[in-house]
Amino acid sequence: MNATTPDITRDQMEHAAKVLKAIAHPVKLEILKILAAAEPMDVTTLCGHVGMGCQISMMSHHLAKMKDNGVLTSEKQGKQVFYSIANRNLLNIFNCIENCGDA
Amino acid sequence: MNATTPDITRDQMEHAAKVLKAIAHPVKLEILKILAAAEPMDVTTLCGHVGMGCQISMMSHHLAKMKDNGVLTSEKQGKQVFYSIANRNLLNIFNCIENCGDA
DNA sequence: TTAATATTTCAACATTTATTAAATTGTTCA
DNA sequence: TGAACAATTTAATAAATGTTGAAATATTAA
Repeated sequence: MNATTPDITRDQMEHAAKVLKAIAHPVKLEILKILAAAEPMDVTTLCGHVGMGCQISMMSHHLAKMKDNGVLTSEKQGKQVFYSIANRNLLNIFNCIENCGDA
Repeated sequence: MNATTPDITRDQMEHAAKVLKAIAHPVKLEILKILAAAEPMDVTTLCGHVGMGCQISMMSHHLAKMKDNGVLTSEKQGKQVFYSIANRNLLNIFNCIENCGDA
C-alpha cells in the first residue's frame, strides 16, 4: 500500500483506467477544479466559469461521461441539474499533478 | 495548494491532461506498477511480466507514448532498452486510485 | 395551454487511440 | 560477414473520443 509497490489487482487497474480516462481532458479537469471550489453547480453556471467558447452541449457530454464513471453525481432541482464531485479524494490527483508538473 | 481549491493554470491543466492520457490505460498502468516494483527493466522482461497476450510491438508503442509525455525515461544497454519511471511522485496516483476505488 | 428556460439526446463528422503484422534498424557474437 | 536477437517504425484497420448544431425532453411561469 505504499508508493513503491502499489498493490492493485487487474480489476482495480481496469477501473482506474476508466476513471483516469474520464478526467484526462483539459475541460474535464477544469470542471473538476471549478466544482472543487464551489459545488454543487448547475450546467449553465459551470459553462460560464469554463469561459468563452464553452457550449452547453459539449459541457453536457463531458459531465455525462464523468458521471457515468462515478466521478460526479448530479441532482435535479427544478429546471436545473446540479453537479457535485462524487468523492473528493480524487482531488488529490491535483496535488500529484502539481508535484509532477515538471515531469 | 490544498485539495479543495487546486491552484492550477490553464497550461498546467493542458499538461496534466496529456500526462493523464498517457497513463489512462490498463496496460500502461500495469507497466507503471511493474516498473514501480523493479526498475529499470527491458522491454522483453516487461512484456513477460504483463502476461500472456503481450506483444513486444504493442509494448513498444505504449512505452514510446509514455516516454513522449515524460512519464518514463529509457536507456539503451547493448541490445536492450531499459525503461524507468521519470518521476516517482507520479506513483501517488495509485494511492489516490486506491482511496477512490469505490467511487 | 403556450412560451421560455435548462439540459439532454441525436446525428454527423473529424480526430485520436489501440491493436496487429510486417518491415527495418541496431547490436552482439560466432 | 552474417546469423540471431532486441526493439522500433511503419502501415493498415478498428474502435473510441471530441465537437458541433439541431431536435427532443422536462420544468416552470405566464
